[in-house]
Amino acid sequence: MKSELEVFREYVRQRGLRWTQERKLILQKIFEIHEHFDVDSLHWLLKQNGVKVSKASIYRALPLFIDCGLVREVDFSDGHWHYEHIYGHKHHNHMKCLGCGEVREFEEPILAQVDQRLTQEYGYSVVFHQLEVRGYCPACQKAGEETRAR
Amino acid sequence: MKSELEVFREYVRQRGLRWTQERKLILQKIFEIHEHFDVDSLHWLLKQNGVKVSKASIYRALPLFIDCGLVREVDFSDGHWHYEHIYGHKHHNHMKCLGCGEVREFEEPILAQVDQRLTQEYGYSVVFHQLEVRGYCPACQKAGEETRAR
DNA sequence: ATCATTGCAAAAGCTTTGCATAAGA
DNA sequence: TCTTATGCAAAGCTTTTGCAATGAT
Repeated sequence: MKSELEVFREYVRQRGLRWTQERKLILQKIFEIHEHFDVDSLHWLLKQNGVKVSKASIYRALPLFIDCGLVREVDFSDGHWHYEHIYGHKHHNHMKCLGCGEVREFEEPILAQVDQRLTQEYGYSVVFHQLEVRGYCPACQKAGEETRAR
Repeated sequence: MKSELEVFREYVRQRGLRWTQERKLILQKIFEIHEHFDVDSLHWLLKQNGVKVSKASIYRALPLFIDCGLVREVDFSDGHWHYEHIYGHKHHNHMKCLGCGEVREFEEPILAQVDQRLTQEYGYSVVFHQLEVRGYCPACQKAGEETRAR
């Protein structure tokens, strides 16, 4: 399997774009983060590592990473964008606790059937899907019950 | 079944908030729109009807409508929020064409099983979920084939 | 008479963009 | 050498907020 750097390098070449240090460093960092991130935290992390890259470059690089399937946007409904690397990972969905805000990932094989049905029933060609679940984790449910009991 | 106005009136009363003309007018308009909307278009529509309500009031009212389950946020990944009324509607998901941008709604009963599994397996209490699908509609697939053939 | 709500305008995010400089190809 | 990419700062958007005035209870 190609590494994410190779994938991007190839993408860049095919498009007549340029393989730059900045893009390499950003991409490497993204694949070191095994969580979701936003532009601000990514920029901060790079800074911590002594890597000087402007936010503007991050903002300009992300659409490219997304376009070649290395990264995807994640919607956490909090007013700005979050991202995660997806290349080499199984597809997963998010379940965010409305109490503590913790995000948990889970896999759901059944969703393949949904894609299939959309293809058969609507002639739709599915590129990707994202299932976002909101609710309460066991700890927050318990906390809620105690609060209500008072 | 209670009307959306009654639902909101009750919610407002229970919370010691106030039932105002502005909130009533905004809510009525939202339930007249049988599509997705954003703050700007909602504001514009109200204006067209000679209703003077500031955007600030819309921004302040929406979280209340969401909180009492009348409205939900929709993520179309285009940099700002979209909304739709959900009270009295079956749960549905969105499939947005990456070609023409058209949004189509569809129901997917299988997702109830997903909620169930999250409850049983993780002890999670699901409040709601949203499945967003991206791909190409039949027309855009065809257009794409023609373009590539040239 | 209270106190929440409104409208306005200013402020606050986050993201994009223009432009001169740097650096891949 | 020819362009694309970068960094900076400014501009752009959407959304939020402070405050005086208004209006609901």
